[in-house]
Amino acid sequence: MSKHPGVRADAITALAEVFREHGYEGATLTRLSAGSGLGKGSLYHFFPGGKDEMVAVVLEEIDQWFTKQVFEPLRHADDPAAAIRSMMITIDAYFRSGRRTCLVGAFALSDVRDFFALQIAQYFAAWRDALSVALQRLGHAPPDADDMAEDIVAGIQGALVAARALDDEALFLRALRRMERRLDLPLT
Amino acid sequence: MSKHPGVRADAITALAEVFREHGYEGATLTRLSAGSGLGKGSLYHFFPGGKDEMVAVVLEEIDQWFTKQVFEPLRHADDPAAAIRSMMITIDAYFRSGRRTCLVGAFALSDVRDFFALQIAQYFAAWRDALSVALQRLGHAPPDADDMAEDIVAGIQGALVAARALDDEALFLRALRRMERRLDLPLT
DNA sequence: TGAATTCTGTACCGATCAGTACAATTAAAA
DNA sequence: TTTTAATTGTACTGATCGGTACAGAATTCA
Repeated sequence: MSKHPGVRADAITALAEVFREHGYEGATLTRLSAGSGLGKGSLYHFFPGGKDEMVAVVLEEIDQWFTKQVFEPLRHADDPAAAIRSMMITIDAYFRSGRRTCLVGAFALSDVRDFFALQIAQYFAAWRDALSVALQRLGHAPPDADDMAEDIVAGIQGALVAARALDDEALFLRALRRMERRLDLPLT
Repeated sequence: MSKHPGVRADAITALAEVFREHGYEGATLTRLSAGSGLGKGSLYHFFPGGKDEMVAVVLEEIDQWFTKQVFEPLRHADDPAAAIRSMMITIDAYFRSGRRTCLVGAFALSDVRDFFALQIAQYFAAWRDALSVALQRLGHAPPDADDMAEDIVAGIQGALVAARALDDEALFLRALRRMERRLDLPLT
């Protein structure tokens, strides 16, 4: 069937990086081609739907990654406090201390927000809800847990903006630590 | 000299709105023209430098507005706690409970970040520093005040992202109130 | 081997981009 | 009113946009 299985998969992560760095409109086919190492012909062979399909697949992949690496551990880990601490480390690594942006968050501020409204809302809601579950398992009442979760999910996005705005990598981890301390997690 | 003084000034605020809604690259001359009500000829008459000059002037105007309405009150108001409370109200109105985005924050996430790095960094640093001064005047030690100020400036950006992502206007004011409560401001 | 299929580079399309040129219009100044 | 300068609409430029067409190369399968 496919001549080089994995070429498409590799392309997706490369395309994701181009969308991250340049946004939806700034991610021209020239850049997508250069970033993925695939010519225009190949790009349209793997993604016949063009940019729309590429970005849809990228968002899908991001959602799957976060579900597996972040949301599910928060919901089901034996130790919710450890899961939250682990989340902070995972997030710092994923966003490279703020050098990498959140594609979903950037989309939320851009003019493609309406077009991807559903995917954007689902991503943030899933994160907030998973974190809220972990906090409830630590004994917080649901309304408090929701509030705290919302505060942290938003806070992470704000830390990304501020770290990039002030060109201060240390800011990101500092913000994560502040948020973690605010939760007053039990020692394990 | 000028036939209609104020036309240029009005155009600037209209252009700002277009940049806010569509970003730098998405703000095409067609949209800038439609948004400002000025034809292409007039636009280049008032802003010979083209888009670059338009956005520079817009950023300048935003900086002036915040300096006057937010930063200076934080630094010099008789009652710092009241100034901070007032800031929250001003910010909620300015950003229309998250329906309006922060142009500077959006730029920080976009690919024009490097181009406007200086203006972006100055805006955020000025905000953080002004807020830190107010907190220091409330008795917080400088390192603590800096930390708290950084937390809030970033938090506001995060609240903007989250409010738009979840399409939840109430979220924005809720986040502002959370942050205000966190500061434990003295009653006046 | 040969046939079928997957993959890729290139040439091309119409639309739109930012920006320029400039004549026509409008209003202020003399 | 005449002169001068500010303002505006329109037509145009070359570059680039996303997308299409398709022939040929590469690979798998029979």
